[in-house]
Amino acid sequence: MLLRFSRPSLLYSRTFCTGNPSSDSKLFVAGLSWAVDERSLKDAFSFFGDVTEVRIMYDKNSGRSRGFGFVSFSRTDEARSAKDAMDGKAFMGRPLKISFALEKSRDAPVVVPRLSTSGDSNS
DNA sequence: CTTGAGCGG
Repeated sequence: MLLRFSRPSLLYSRTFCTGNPSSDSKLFVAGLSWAVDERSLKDAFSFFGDVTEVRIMYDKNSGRSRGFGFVSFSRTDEARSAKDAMDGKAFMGRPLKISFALEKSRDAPVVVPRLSTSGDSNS
């Protein structure tokens, strides 16, 4: 009686952006210099803990770094420590901007709310 | 040979 707005079949993706960083172990590192690579970031962030994922986004056209990347830690404490330690600090001449990454993944094709999934489902 | 806020595949 209370849930009048409950849809029978809402097709959401497994990972959707709720607006808050659900990945407390994933860090969004921006403000990187264009000379910084993944190995340098991994080496720099491996000091704070065990880095499980280091991904620097490169340009698809020129092939150079976009200036931001992602660093994932094996523990949330390490990620929080690294963020608290390296965020706002300068890395390779440029001030680093670190924040908790959003759950962006290739398996997340944006939320697709099927409001009409009742019976009629033709491709 | 370039640029500088940001959230990727």
